[in-house]
Formats: sequence, C-alpha cells, structure tokens
Amino acid sequence: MQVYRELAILAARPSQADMDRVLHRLYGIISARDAYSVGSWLQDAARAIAEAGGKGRVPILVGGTGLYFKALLEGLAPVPDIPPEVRAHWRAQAELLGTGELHRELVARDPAMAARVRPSDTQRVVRALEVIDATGVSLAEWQGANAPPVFDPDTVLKFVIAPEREPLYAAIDARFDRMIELGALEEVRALLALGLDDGLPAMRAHGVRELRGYLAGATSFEDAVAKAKTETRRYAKRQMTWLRRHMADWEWFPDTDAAVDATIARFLTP
RNA sequence: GCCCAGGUAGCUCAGUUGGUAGAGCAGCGGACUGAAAAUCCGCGUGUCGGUGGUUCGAUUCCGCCCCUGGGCA
Repeated sequence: MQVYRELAILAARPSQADMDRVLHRLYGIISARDAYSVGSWLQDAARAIAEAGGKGRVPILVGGTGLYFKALLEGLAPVPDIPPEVRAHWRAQAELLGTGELHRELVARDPAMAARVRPSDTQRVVRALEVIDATGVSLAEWQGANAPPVFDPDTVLKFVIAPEREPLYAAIDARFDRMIELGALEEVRALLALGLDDGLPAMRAHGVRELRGYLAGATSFEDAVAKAKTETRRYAKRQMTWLRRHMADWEWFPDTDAAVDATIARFLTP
C-alpha cells in the first residue's frame, strides 16, 4: 500500500522529514489508478537493492507484507504477465457466476489447482483461471519451478518486530487517530475524486472504505474510525499468524528500539 | 421514599413451561506464490447481579439485598 502515491497518510508512509534524512526507495512510486503486485515489487526491489550495493550502501527492507519477503528470499514462480483483458475477464466472470460456478470452471480447466483452492476463495480461483487461460500451463506447475531468489538469503539479517498483542492494538488505535489528525479525511476525499474502480488495491487500504462511508453520510465519524481500527487490528492478527509460520527462524524483537539496537550492534561488531 | 422496567459472553441481546445457555459483533487459532492492508477456513470464550428459601435439581419460582434506566414524590 505504501507504493501508492495518493496514500501517504493512510498507508503510514515515512514522513518527509525522515525521507530527507535517509534515502528511501519505492514509497509513493505508483498511481492509485494502477494495480501493483508482488512481481512488480520484486523487480523494483531487486533494482533498488542492486543500486544501493553499487554505491556501497546497505539496503534495509522494511514492511509488513509477508508474501513480499517470501518472494524476495525464496523466489517467485516465473509466470509471465497476464494480459489485462484476461484478468478483467475472469474478474467479471467471478461477479457474474458466483464462487461455486467459477470453481467448477476451474475444475474443468485445471483440476490440479481446483484441488488445492477452496471454491469460496474467489481471489485464488480467479488467479488460477487467468494463469491457465493465458499461459496454457497450470499455476501449480509454474509454482513448482520457482525462479531463484534475488540474492542469497543467508547474507541478510532478518528481524521480526512483534509487540505483545495488547500494546500492539493500543498502538494501532493511536496510529489511526494520528492519521485523522494528519488529514486522512482529505486524503480519502482526494482519492475518491479520481473516480477509481472499487476493486483497485489502493481503494482497499485500511480506512478508505470506512472514511468514505462517513463522507457519504452512511455512518457516523465515530463508527467509521472504530471500524477502520478494527480492520487494522484484524490485519495485524493475520500478520502474526504469518510471522509465526513463515518467519519463525528470524530474530524476534518486542519493539523497534530493540531491533534497531541489534542492527547497530551487528554492524559495529567486526 | 414509592412504582415500573432491566441486570445472561468483552459489547448488544435472545432463551430456558425448573434438568447449569446461544446469536450477531468483538476476540482467538489457522491457511497463504503475482490486486496479500487481499482472499479464505475453524473456534463460544459464561459464578446467567448477590444471598437465603422451595425443589432430587434453580440461571429459570419465591423473599431480601445491590446496581442501572424511567416515572411519581
């Protein structure tokens, strides 16, 4: 979400002051009109990492999206870009047919993927369909032949920052209040003025839908804020599930300060 | 002070003609390979306000007390 230009506040991008002090890359580089993806990010990140290395800099990758780190460290299936028409077609079919019918379509075209994707998981059913449709090869097969990671995973320090649940939720609530103070409502107004499709990723950033409801007079301000905070907490909970499963062997810290201290210590130690 | 209504899960409530209770939301656990701040799967977590009584058995019936809201004074 932090790549979308229009989402500075709601995506909690680094402040201008921070960006002035330290070189930041890939923040706010994409229009909310566009749909970014892990694949796009992997390319952009690989380039930024290579450039940093070329200048003798140490790149620090920060974020909360487990899948992106997984792609970076384990590689991604080399699926070619799917033509926009094909993607649009299957998304429209999903709306038209409903989840059950769409999955039956997948059973017919790609039984291997149909077997490992739940009929109710529309997003994955659509992805499987667009891949088999555009490439003629099952996504299962593509995923069996991962491209190598961008760099050797053993050369990086991997830190997880995972606060206790209670302070984490308190911080999330406080963070959203701060976003409001910074002008989140104006940001949503400006985003809505673009008249974008509701399905676009930027339109799904936490807080957008809720504040939009308030601006439209559908809910009270208090309800909108409470709902936005709840959505963010639920996301954090999902992140924790991912971290426990996929980043169990990383170094875990209860807060940012501890992680920063460890990072500094590591670079000062010969 | 009196009258009425109500105290059941974290919240809003349903329910039990007496056999220790269930919905929504919240919450918790899990899955995850190209829109991942997405998408999907699973799980009631409880001194039924307190205390006596009646009863084989009380959250349910009765008494008293406490609390909340409304009304009358």
